[in-house]
Amino acid sequence: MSDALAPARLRVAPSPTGDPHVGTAYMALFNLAYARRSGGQFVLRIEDTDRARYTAGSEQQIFDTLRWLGLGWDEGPDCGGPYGPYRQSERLDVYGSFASQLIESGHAYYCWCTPERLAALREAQAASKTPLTGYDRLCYGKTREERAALPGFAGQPVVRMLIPDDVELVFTDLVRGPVSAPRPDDQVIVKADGFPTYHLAVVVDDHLMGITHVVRGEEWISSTPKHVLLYKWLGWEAPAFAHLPLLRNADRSKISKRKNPAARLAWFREQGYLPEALRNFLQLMGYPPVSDTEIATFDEFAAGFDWAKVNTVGPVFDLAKLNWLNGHYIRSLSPEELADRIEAYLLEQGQWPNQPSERDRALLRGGAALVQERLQLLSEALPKLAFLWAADDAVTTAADAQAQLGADAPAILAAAEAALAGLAEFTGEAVETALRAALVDALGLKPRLAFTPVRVALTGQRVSPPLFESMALLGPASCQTRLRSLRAALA
RNA sequence: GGCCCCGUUGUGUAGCGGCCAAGCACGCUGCCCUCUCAAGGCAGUAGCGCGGGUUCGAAUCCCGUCGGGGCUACCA
Repeated sequence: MSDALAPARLRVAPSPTGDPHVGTAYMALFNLAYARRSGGQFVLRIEDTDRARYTAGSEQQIFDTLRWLGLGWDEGPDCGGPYGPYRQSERLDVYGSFASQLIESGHAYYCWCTPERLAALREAQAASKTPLTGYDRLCYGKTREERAALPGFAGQPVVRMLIPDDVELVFTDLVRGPVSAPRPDDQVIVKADGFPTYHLAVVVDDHLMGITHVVRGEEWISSTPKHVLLYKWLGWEAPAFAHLPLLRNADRSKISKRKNPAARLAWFREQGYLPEALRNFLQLMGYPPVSDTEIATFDEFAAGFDWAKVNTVGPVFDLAKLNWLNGHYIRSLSPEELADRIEAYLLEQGQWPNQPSERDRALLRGGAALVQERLQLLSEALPKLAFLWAADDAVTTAADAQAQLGADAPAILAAAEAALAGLAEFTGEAVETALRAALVDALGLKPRLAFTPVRVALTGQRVSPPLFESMALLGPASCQTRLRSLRAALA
């Protein structure tokens, strides 16, 4: 796999239209993988040609979420590069000159039809079940004056491509081989507001930025003939195309924020997923595992990356495996690193004091180690450790925990109090030794029966992190108070 | 409706004409371990959409059919 590939230039080109989409990260991952595999560059370009859908702040979110995932770029709007600007709204004059060139060469023409006329046209075509739909070229070959005499005339024209009858519909796709696409309509390439549409802008930018591989979602297959045509008309060599499968909702529709909260990239961070787990999971979508365990770093993924291995079937985005992966990555952290991650997460979510006390930090560090193999998400840590911060007189016994208590509970609690009273050192090990001697050996109880009342007294819960270590964190005074108060409550 | 893409267990995938009476991972079920819960170990569960071909032989090739998806914007 060390064969020399020509250094490739790839890009991801999201639109700043709301919360960044998980599909953007998916595309970025594969683009970046090939850029690294070939020793080339990865470019981030912001496609903000739609003023109506533009969302302030979205661009920054794109930067933040992609960086969080570890999918950094070599050139982009924030870090610059030799092919800037990397924001399409700052490149309007560039597109304008190429549009003019296309009009002069006869490949494009002005169209003054109003949106109303076009809508009516589409409606009529749909009703008549005509196989050939599309723009009727009313404006083609007419001067502004000639067209103005006809109905449905708009003052500001758009520019349309003049799709020839012999337009090439087949192109070669790195993932799928030869692909045939639908015949294009006379696509608008410059809107009435002077902004280019996606089709003109991508082609111009990809060429000017030296992009060698256009890697995007499957939904663009049907537009590719337009792009190929544009390259041809402009006298440019077309890049290689690779169309990745689309991530799906459980019902197999294209993944959407409406049907799937996970379509929002920021959601994963909010839920307490680790970026390395999400990244690993995305590597498994539509691509065979790099190792037997399916655990792989990005470098391992990129090292053997091959377009031919990409699947053509859209994978359902199912969180069950991601949850397992997240648990795996959590377990693989050092306890200190895990504590840091949990603290950073809690801080981000506003669930942690900006100036935590020494005790807060000690409890979190100690507690993190105890729940490490019990977590799937960072967000689960605090709930599992909440009893550590509870006031001793405010430990409430949950109903299901209460139900675990038998008639001998008070006696067990009393014996535990006595056993702990004389402990020289209050470590998990010492506590366990003392409790086993007093409850299991002396009272002849089965361990699970012996320790249940103690667990309930200390945590108020039926399920808790390891009991003895939890007690050590809590300290002797808290333990005694909690044991005593449950015993009192049972009397 | 039209055009295009796709179809292996619940999910993600391996498989590219014989090594497949279909493997792996997650999930699920059970057992073991065990202070609870996890983690870990072991076992089990379930699939080539359907129908025709081609071939000595098909999950793998071809056709049809059914099913899913995408596009069909002065959105990307």
